[in-house]
Amino acid sequence: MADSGTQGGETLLFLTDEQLRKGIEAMFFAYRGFTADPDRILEKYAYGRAHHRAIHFINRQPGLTVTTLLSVLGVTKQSLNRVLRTLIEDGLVESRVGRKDKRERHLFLTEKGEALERELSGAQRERMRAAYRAAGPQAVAGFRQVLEAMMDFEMRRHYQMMKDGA
Amino acid sequence: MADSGTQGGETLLFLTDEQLRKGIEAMFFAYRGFTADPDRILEKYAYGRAHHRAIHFINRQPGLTVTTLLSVLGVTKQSLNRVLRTLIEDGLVESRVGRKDKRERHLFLTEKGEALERELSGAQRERMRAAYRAAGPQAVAGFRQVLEAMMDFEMRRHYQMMKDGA
DNA sequence: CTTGGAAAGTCAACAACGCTGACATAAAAT
DNA sequence: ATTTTATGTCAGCGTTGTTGACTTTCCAAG
Repeated sequence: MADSGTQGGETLLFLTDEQLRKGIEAMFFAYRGFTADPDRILEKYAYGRAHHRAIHFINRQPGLTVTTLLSVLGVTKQSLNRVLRTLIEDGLVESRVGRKDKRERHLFLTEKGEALERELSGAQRERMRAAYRAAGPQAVAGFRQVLEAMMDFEMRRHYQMMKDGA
Repeated sequence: MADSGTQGGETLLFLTDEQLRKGIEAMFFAYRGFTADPDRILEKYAYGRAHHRAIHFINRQPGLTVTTLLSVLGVTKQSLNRVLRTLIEDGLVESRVGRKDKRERHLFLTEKGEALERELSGAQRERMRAAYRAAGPQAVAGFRQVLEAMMDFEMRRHYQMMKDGA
């Protein structure tokens, strides 16, 4: 377990513990960069990452229900509710009762919500764009392949659904 | 800004907003998987991610000072101190006064600390190994290239230092 | 040798955001 | 008619981040 490991006689150098550790640390350090820009913007509005995540996915899939959002975000309804309430109170998110099923609440961004979404995703996209550009298209393909393989089953399901349109 | 963008006449399809959005969501979903296994283990010991991070980097660079760890983790000393205190009290971490500079505290894992470190990193490595194996060596290279490019300057400095040995 | 500042530790208070448990309401489904 | 589902709300708690204030230790420069 401590060293490379072989398969069919071929040494798999990229599977050494050292390579894996580098990947683990790369994830840690990169994720901080990934959230740094939005975090700075959110401070201005006294919101946190939870607000950002809610806004992101409501924008991504307008009209999604609270339950759907809950399962995408993987948090409890109490935790999400606290965030949604402030976003609705502040006029960034609109909650509409379902036509067919009146228990459901369908979530939409208001104009104001869309404005914040653009500000947040703009900053995050800029960093991602710079990273993509620096690494090149082939690296980007690999980047996404590894990340997809790292996801839990349930999260991959959501990711795939998002990937191929709402 | 809304579509692909061109450079030198060549269309850069991997830099479309859609591609960037996929990368952003991949990071979000993958990071949850990345932390899922350690989180489950940490629950057993009533520790959190902050404890894991401290343990990881103390193991990575035995004898590092509190200040160094502080800058690697990017948190305040008060926040780190709370975590370190419990780890020291529980006998997972040893804090030794510096020989040259007696103000400095050099941090080491105890036997018990190393045992937990192995349990945590073992689980995390397993997931990373599976993802690496599924994606292949070329994808792994790209994965790391993009992540490196995504880091803040200061974090990349730490990452590079770690990369080339303590 | 005195003093300035760095390193470390501590205390208090607070905020974001996870969690559980309990409970209420409305409406769909059986 | 009853059960289940979707949602919302209240109360309380834990982890982990923050700021601010203050102390002790001790190296190093004046």
